[in-house]
Amino acid sequence: MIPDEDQMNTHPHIASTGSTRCQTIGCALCDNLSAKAKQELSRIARFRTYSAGETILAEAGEIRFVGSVVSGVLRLQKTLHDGRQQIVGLLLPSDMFGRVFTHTSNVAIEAATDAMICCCDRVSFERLFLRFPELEHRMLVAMANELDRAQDWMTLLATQTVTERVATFLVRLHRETASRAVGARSSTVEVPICRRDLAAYLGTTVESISRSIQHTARSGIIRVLDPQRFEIIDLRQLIALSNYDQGDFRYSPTDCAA
Amino acid sequence: MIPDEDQMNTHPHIASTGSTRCQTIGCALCDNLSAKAKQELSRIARFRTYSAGETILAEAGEIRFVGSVVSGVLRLQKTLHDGRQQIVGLLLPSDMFGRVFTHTSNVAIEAATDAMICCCDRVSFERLFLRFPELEHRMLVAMANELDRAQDWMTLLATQTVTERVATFLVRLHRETASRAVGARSSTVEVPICRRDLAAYLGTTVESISRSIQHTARSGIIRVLDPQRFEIIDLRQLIALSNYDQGDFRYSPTDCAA
DNA sequence: CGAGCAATTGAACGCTGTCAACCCGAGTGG
DNA sequence: CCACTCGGGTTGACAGCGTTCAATTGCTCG
Repeated sequence: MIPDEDQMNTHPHIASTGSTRCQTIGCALCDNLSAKAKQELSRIARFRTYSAGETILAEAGEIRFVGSVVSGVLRLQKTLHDGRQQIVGLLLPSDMFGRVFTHTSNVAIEAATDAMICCCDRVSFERLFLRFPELEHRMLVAMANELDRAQDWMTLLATQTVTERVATFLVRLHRETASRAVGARSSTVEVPICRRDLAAYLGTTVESISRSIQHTARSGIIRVLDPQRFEIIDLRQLIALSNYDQGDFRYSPTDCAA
Repeated sequence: MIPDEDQMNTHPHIASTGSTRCQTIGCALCDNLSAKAKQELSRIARFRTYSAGETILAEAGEIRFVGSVVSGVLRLQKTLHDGRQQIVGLLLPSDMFGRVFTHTSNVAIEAATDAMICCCDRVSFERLFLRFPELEHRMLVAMANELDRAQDWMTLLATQTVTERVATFLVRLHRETASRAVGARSSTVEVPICRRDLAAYLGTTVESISRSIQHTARSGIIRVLDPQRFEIIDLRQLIALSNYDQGDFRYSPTDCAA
């Protein structure tokens, strides 16, 4: 009944952990579907766990499954032939990943932290499209959002300085976490990835990242609690420093865009 | 019968030019569909012409139609608040553009050269999805390809030098044109955009572009016929100079990847 | 305690952006 | 026919940001 169960167990680690039924709780893949579609999907969807650094899907590898992030952070990355790596996307909980109607991938998907995902066999998922067009529709919308993010990030990489990129990253991370953890409204942000990944994401080096952070801290805009956690002392100034999103105060309590 | 005809005529220039039925010739929007779908689509699709510099769709503007490029080049661009512009995509003939299920756009679409497009009203197009799922399927695939290109270009912008970016651009343009004009197999490439757009696309300045081109020319790898046209003297070296696609000899006659 | 890794800091070099001048072809008008 | 203007492209000088290389610190883990 369960399709391709062992085919999906590419990692010994995963196989030993085993997989459990997706309970459709906090799972973007399954949430907000019609009852019938949700039922069908949860029949083929499984939770899987990965430890930091594990490869979920290799670059140029076969795309066996699609899914969404339940907890942790995944990185979409490309490796150049000289060994340098560029992260083209970070996937936080509720983000979807994978491709449909494509056999091979152009990016590697790896666990940037210990992570849990909810996934299902790609071909089985595609077959559901015939009976539940809403699923394909959802994939289309997810792809469109991903494209928007990619084009936006591309612009950031091409036009902003390293300090501006760091500031933009912190602002967005703050918004992201603030919007998910309702009511928390903390002025601290926790960067869920190491400096090396951050550098690969921001298109620079760990040294430049470090210098930018320390410089911003010396300016009194942020405070470094530990290498992964920052207190945002002056969000307004941080946004100004980012020089990018400044008109964009969606999550600010003061001026809410109409 | 024709939906929203006058609503689509936002440009006086276009209105005066008028629109003609799409004949489904050399039109990615209409080609390769079932006869019935093609017939339905061609009923609502129209050719439109734009002169260089005209705006087809404003950034943050309402998305009234979707379509594909028939001739000429369109640029997808974002404008920063300080006036700088970044081109996040170039659309050549047969490329599709536009979004479905989204009211506003995050990029501006402008004619980089005189251009002809084949387009149709977005909402009418979406309505066809119900009867012809293959259309939505096609949009999904197009979106996925666009995302791949965006992630690839992002990597290029973040990791390569200006000279490498220029070389990569020339190599790809050469492949692109060589694969479309079957049999021509010319060693000359014609850059269809001005230096200003090229700089905005490659994430640099016109001065750096010029220096890179002249340097590559002095190395004997290319020859500048005129500012828009180049002769590729040594494709192998140009690919090596690009430092990016070198394993990727899809269009080379010598070693064809399996 | 030592090994190893992540992060930071320092110094020097180099790519590239900025500013400026110049070239050149296309219009334009006398 | 020539002078002028204008825009696109090229070239030069220079400064600055960021990479590279190197050293140091602090932490974890065996």
